[in-house]
Amino acid sequence: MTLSEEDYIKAIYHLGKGENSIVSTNEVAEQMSTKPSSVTDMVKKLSDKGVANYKKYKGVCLTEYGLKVALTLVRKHRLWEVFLVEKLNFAWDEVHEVAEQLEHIKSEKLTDSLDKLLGFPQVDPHGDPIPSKNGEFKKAVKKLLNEIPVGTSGTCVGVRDSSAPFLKFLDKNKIALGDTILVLEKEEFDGSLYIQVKGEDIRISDQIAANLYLKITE
Amino acid sequence: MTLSEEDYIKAIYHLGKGENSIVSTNEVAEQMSTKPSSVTDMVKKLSDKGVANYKKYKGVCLTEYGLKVALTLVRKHRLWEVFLVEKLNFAWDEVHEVAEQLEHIKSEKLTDSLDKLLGFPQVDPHGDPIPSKNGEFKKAVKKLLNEIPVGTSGTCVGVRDSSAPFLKFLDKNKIALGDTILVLEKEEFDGSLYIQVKGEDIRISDQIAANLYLKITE
DNA sequence: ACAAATATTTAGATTTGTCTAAAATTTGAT
DNA sequence: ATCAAATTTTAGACAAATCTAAATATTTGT
Repeated sequence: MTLSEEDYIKAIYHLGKGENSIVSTNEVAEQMSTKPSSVTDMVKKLSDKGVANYKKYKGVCLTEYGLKVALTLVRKHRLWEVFLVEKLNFAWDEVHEVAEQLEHIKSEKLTDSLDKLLGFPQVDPHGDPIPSKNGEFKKAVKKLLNEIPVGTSGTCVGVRDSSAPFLKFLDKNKIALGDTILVLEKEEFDGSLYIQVKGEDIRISDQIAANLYLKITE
Repeated sequence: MTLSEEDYIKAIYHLGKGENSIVSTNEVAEQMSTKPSSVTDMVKKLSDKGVANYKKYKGVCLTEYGLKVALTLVRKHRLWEVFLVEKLNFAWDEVHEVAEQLEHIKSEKLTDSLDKLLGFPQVDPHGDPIPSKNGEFKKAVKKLLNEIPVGTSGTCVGVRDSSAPFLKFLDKNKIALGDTILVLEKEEFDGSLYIQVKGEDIRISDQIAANLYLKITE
């Protein structure tokens, strides 16, 4: 599989929302910052290779084999992201570009050893799940913290309110993007929550919880 | 710099023995398993880009800038080799192919963080020196163990006698390729040596020492 | 010094991945 | 149901990196 082919496979996979739905030539072109005509050429080739199913004017999706290739790429990408954050102290938002390169390295042994070194992580620094060696993985959904049931945990991935006071609050309570948050208890009376962040238990109000997005794997 | 250009730069560098001597079109073609005509085309391009000096029919060498690029590639290659052996438990002889891919990853931050994670190693698993961030590094030479002065250490890189009895001896004394050996003491009477391998001090005869190659950085 | 052998370059073709411009197909609004 | 707009494909061109075969330059042996 060439570098370019792999990039197309990943684009088709991601546009298909992991459900391998059919995606259009234009969508792929948009996603990849290329031209629709280039996409047509490439999906023909991928189809010939048994990686994708393509029908003229009807769009393209991955074959079973193509899906496997895509999942391997996603697995490698996310493992490298964990490596960069955990072992090399990269920041949450610095890892993507480098992981885009690293995901193309071809060595099953490397991927699996990396997985082991990192302790077989389930999610990447963005809270997205990491496929296992045989391609299984859970879906992740993005929810507001106040919609998450007691006992489940997720990765902090964004804010709904990006005003200075709210961000300052997060900072003061040492809540940062990429942190794992566990919902310990919910107060029925006012909707406030006890949560665990970085080993510490803190209480936050419903208004706070309604403005913080977590990604959880269900 | 494209992948292909980087491969040519590395080939010119290595054929020039690190001294940046002039190398011939044919030598480069041989080294890269490609055809001389392809080399001609590429070195013209590298010359236009200010990476190499090329004179028709006279051969090619790197410019100051090209040398810098080459040293960065060598640095990355060897750091990744250390990573694979030290952190992912790859064997001595499994690392080269993967490092060939990893050396092309473009991220200064990645390279320097990796260097730090590994504790700023001086040599790779083959005993070859790792250039520092600014391109300085010592030369390595290959010598028989019995020619190495007391107090210096090197990396075990090969054997002169590859007979079963000799290899069995090495195995029994837990001496393997890639090990670091320190010469502790030399016995004048019979030329036998006290050496340190993997933290243990052992005594070996002159005949043994005369059949084991070490790489030392002087 | 010069012919033969070797090394190197040139010319032209090929493959991969891309593009533009034009043609074909599909979609959607009335 | 029709036709204009949007989407998609085709045709032809291009750049990068490679190759083969032929031409040219250099080196070597006597």
